[in-house]
Amino acid sequence: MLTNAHIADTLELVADLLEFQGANAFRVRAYRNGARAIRDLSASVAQIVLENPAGLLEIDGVGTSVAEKCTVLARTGSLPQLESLREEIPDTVLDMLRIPGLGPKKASVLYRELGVTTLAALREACESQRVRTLKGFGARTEALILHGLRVAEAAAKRHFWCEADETVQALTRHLETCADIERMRFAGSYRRGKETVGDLDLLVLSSRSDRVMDCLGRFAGVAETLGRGDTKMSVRMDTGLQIDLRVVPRESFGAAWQYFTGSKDHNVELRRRAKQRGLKINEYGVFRVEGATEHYLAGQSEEEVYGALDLPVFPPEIREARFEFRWAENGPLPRLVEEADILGDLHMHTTATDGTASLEAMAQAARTRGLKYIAITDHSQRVAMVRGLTPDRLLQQWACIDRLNAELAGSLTVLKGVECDILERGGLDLPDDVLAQADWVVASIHFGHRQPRDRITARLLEALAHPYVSAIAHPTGRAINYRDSYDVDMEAVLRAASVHGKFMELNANPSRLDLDDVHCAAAKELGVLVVINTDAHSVRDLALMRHGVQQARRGGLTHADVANTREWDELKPRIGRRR
DNA sequence: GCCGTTTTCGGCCCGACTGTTTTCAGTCG
Repeated sequence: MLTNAHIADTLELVADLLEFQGANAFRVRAYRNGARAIRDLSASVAQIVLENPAGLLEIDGVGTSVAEKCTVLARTGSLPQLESLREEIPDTVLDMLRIPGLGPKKASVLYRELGVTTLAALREACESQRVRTLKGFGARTEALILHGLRVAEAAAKRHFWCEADETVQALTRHLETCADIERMRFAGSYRRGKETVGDLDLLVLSSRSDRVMDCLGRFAGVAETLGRGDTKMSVRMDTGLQIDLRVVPRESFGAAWQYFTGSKDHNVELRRRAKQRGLKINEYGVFRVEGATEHYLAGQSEEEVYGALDLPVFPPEIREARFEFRWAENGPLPRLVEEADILGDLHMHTTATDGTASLEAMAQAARTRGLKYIAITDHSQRVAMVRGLTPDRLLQQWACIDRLNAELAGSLTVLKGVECDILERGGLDLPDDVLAQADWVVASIHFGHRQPRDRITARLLEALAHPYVSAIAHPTGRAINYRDSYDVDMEAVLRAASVHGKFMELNANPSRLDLDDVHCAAAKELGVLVVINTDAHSVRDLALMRHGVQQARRGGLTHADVANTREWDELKPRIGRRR
């Protein structure tokens, strides 16, 4: 049965192609709204189609046309409208939209006038200076596209961790039907929880590798088999994600799992330490080297491999040769933060601005998730596109929060918060007398990304020094695989956070994960508390917390390093106080 | 294409910036 996510993706693609064609903007938006409604729906659209297709019209944002498309899609698995759109426009032209500054209109001109259909062709057109001859384009645009191409081309090679995870979950279910598999484990950057994953490494223990490989070949979504030997097989999914399967003997399973988990730097350090002890470590096991002969010592499990060097089994997230070996020398490893430690979520939006759920619905969902406190942090007025809150509207919302807290009677604490913009010229987007009434203020930059380093840094330093600011949200402004962070002196920012006793956000959205792992470690070093927030724009987004926690673990953060592992009563007095 | 209603069609989050222009279209958030 077709998933809601699949149906939503299909509608999004229709919207993209229509937009590229220059279709009515509101029609395009209607498809996007429909897609979003379906993505956020808890009931299964395919199930509704099966039982009562008219029920689709009950969904807010779905009208007769989108409902019709959903029905056809759910029943036949394809959509004629999409097929005909694809005949007119090659899918690859949509890659151009990933380049910042290039929207559907300009991309369409490049396609029609120059016949550009791929990023490679676009690069060639820029380099031969043909783009600047088009009406509405110039040398600056050409240079901007060339820069954007580097980002887009790199992005094409790596997939968001959460996308890889979807494949992992589906593949796990699929392979569980294969009786010849005794054990299977995923390794590589996926296991280390990196924000993006290049390809998936899968290890399998089995005496019948041929059957395992046959089974992998039958996995839904496999586009092509890239290679197949006795112990190794590689396939590419239709999403572009490559899966490398290795069938490994029992005595090497732990060694192989360790080896293929990496990272490379971690393994280099491990082998260096082994050599000092007269040992050798590779993907087959740990060996004692005596002259020209090698004796197998261990390799069935990771415990055996690390144990042979008197090292603990490091959590995969920290195997980067940054601090884990130093930690191991100083006694038992600290326990890294876990999702269950998180008691509150201090950044989320409601229908007052660009969220899809009401204040009450967000609170209810947070309580169901077991959170003890949340902060409602809708946008401030500068973010006009989402009807950012004026002082009046913000105060009205806070009055609603007071009433809601009375109803909740302590089962959940809802904090009066705001995501206040740091303006381009410096300063905050709301007056002090308003901010003074907030329980929690996250300050963030949404405009002026391209300002020079000293300007951006000064804006952030000023915000950190402001008495009513609690934390800086998504501190570097990056969008993974899409846009680099703005140019900022993050060390100066972290030092200022330390001086003023302010928190730094780790935004858990998979496309942000900002702070990144290295900055998290730097914050910890300076004694700056990191607050992990979902920045939820819907009830469903509250579940993104796990991605933030994973990134925090990669930065080596423990319970104590993360602000919102504490009760609000304990946390509140720490804001603005030096550690 | 969806929605609300003025039950039959008009309105649909909007302000600023950029690079191209000479008054604006496209893009972004």
